[in-house]
Amino acid sequence: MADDKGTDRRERADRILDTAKDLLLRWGYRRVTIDEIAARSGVGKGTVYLHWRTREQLFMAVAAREAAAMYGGVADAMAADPGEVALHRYMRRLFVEAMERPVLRAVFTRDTDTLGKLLSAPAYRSLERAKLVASHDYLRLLIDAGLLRDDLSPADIDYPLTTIVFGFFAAEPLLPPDLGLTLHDKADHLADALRRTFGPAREPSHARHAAAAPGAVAAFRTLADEFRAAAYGADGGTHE
Amino acid sequence: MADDKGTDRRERADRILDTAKDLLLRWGYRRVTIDEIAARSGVGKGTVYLHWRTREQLFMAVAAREAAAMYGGVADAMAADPGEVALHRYMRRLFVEAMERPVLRAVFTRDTDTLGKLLSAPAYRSLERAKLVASHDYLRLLIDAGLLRDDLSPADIDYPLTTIVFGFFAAEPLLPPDLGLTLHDKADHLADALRRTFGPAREPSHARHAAAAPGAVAAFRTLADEFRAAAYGADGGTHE
DNA sequence: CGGTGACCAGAATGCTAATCTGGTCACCAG
DNA sequence: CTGGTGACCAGATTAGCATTCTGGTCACCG
Repeated sequence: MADDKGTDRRERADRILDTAKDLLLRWGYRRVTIDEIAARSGVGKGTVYLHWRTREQLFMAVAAREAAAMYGGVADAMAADPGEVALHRYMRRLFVEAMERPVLRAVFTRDTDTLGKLLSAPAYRSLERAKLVASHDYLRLLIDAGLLRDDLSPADIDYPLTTIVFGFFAAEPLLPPDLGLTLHDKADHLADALRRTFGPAREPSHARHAAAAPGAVAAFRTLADEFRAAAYGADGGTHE
Repeated sequence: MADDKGTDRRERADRILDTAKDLLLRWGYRRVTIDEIAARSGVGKGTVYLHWRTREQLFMAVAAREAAAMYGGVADAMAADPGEVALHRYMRRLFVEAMERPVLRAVFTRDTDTLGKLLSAPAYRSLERAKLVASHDYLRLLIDAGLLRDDLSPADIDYPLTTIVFGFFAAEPLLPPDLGLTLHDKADHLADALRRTFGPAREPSHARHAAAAPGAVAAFRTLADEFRAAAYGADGGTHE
């Protein structure tokens, strides 16, 4: 039946992506060849191109799959604890989870050493910037639920929020090695800054979080699905 | 008299630095040769080496002179309006002034295109990181004057402050060209984030600012002098 | 008909010769 | 005597070319 074939395809795609991810982290984008990925995945080179149109899109898919997993985790966390929908809690989690996943850490810290020219690829920008803050829908949701300062629109928040979060990622490779802060310490500083900068004057009630949670969970599940869709299938990457 | 000789030396140094700055901005660090700087400054190549030990230190001096001017301006502004000593006001000014000075903008945005390998020079790191936040003295001063949240020590502030400010600079080259924000809009966002994150719960009185102003002015004048000292003279750059 | 791998053009790399440039220092002008 | 100079040199950088490598294709196969 059709399901079997789809499952086979999916498993094969995962096997190839696993290989690509492994080699990417070990040798860096520049040194990894399609030939080696195909060989180690036990498929012919042409098969790789049955899944993704170009080498670039294959590696974008590696990142997209990681992102899908991360946003899935975010949605789960929000479903389990509505307090997680708060902007500073969400970004704290995003920061920690992204930093703990080698591929995403490379993406967010702009690690040219392992990502090479992939960073300047056209499709890449959309992945990083457009999705970092999740959708404007989420921000709108927070505002409507009274979980943010009420004097700001999503458009007003976008620049400073993106910039501050970006700073925490981008600073990472430049930090002195002897800085005595754990990842969680840094995440706490980030959360603190975001809560004070964008949060409402008073700590919202549990009920407000609970009311906003379903919508937020749905938004992030959708986002995760979009990344998953981008990761698999010859329909390919974000665009083009 | 000795003054005349010193003045001559200083004027010549300035002429060379002007030329170096001009060529740096026009062609980038890599393409500018000492020969051309000397020729355009109307001096022999050896003369350049009477002022600075290496090519690298010459260009560090270009940046240091700009930094000295900027911090001098900061001190003047604080002297003229004590409200400027507030952390968010100071950083707002730093951001705007640095972005408006091409050399400093290149330094702070890590513009590899014009600065080349100067960015990875050993002496460079000290210039950027150690001085971005000015000295811990300034932060201590603010805390003692009640101009910051009182639950933080300078050490606690250092990481998040540096990281947030850094983010605003580092994001600059990555911003979409059609972002409809002026430099002052961005500076306002930065100031807002810093005031909310690090500022005291209530807006401090004018008197508090006035009390802190003299010390802050002195601190920044000292800092400016240090940069000026590093810029001129064969005693050379920051160290070594 | 999904999958393969030989094949090709263009990109990347290695290599050598030729050029350029940071830094020195013997010499000079005032 | 002293501050200044520019010819000079070693090592770095670049140019030009030959060779290898690799992304992507497609005729063929099981």
